[in-house]
Amino acid sequence: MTRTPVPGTRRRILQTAARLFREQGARAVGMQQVVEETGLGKSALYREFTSKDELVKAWVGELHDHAWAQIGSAIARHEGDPARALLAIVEQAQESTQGSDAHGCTFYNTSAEFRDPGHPGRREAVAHLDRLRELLCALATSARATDPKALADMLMLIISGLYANAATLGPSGPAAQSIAAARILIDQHVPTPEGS
Amino acid sequence: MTRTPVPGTRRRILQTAARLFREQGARAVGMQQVVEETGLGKSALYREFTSKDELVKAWVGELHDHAWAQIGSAIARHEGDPARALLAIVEQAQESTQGSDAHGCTFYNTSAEFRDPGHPGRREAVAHLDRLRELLCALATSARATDPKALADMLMLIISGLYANAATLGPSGPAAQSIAAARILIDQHVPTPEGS
DNA sequence: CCAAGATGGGACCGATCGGTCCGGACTGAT
DNA sequence: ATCAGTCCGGACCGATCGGTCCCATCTTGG
Repeated sequence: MTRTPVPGTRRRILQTAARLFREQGARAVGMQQVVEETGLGKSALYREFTSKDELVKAWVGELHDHAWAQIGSAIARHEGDPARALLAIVEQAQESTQGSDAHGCTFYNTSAEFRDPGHPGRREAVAHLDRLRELLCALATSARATDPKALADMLMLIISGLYANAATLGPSGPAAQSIAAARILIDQHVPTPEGS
Repeated sequence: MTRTPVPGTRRRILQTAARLFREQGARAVGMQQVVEETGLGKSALYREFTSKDELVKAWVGELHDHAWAQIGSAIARHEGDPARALLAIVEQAQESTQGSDAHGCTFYNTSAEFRDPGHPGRREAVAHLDRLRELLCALATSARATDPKALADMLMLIISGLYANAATLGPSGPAAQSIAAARILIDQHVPTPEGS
């Protein structure tokens, strides 16, 4: 090696791509646009990511890491109170839609934009949703919910619906009722109501 | 006029476009593909619809009419029992995702694919969701719900979440809990529980 | 039976798509 | 100072995008 590999390149690409994909949708953004906004050349981009599909996958994967960390800290804030932790996850999701960048849930959006089940980005997105579902189920079990799986799935509905409605009808639309709805569903399943 | 305008042309285009858009997503389908599948020429297509955006709008509009009719008949089946009608709407939504063509809610998908607020198709989709929200609110009011708007919005969350999860994790995933969740939320808001 | 003219199929347009490749610039060793 | 090695920007590729236009075809009024 005779030249510095510029390690920040990959990160810069991902950050730029993340912004464009989030704002306009992955399908609407061309690689040319990513190249122009990063100021790099196409060869640099295609050395880091072999194809656009892989770039989308990396983007979704990074968003998963980010979301997972936020969920983890939300849970940690209510250690020993899994029912409260479940609510905290919904609260955290709602907060993330309050900004003006309410473009919906990336994981569901990506699934909507790329229907091919084999698409790397879609697989990554579905994997995230599956892990979230399992996490909710584990928390519901810890909370001694009467039917943990049912409670977890109901909260999945609320969270998905929250993002979808925030993106279409605005954060102050139906999305604003997500926490209240989650509380009702949690209380209904957990023997000792803690939501009130 | 010296030649029959062939009134079936518009319908044929819409049917073909509807199938392609539903299966692959509106953004992934090119006008060339629509032309090839209809067997018509491009000029015919562009005489009926001035642009792809308008075709998407017409598609969404027709889907609105279809959905609205189905919702109407679901309500009619429970006339005089608005609380039951609310549940019937969710039931009807769930049934529509049972087929193998679970590609999510067209109205939300269209919003996800076309982020520009001025896009005709997106406007149509948002308008549908708004009307649905108002209808749910009216039914909730008739059912003497303690907080009709809140109940309507919670059901919006359930319905949206139902479609999103059916599309990503399958109809037997979290989507399967949508009716049970709706029942809980309705019972919680309606003085005389009728869901049990 | 013919002229008028709307209609439909598809060639064609510039722009952009995802992806490849090459020439020049910069680096580190000699 | 020179040279070899590596990496970068951007020109370039065929395909396809949404959209326009031309011409053969067919129908209908006279």
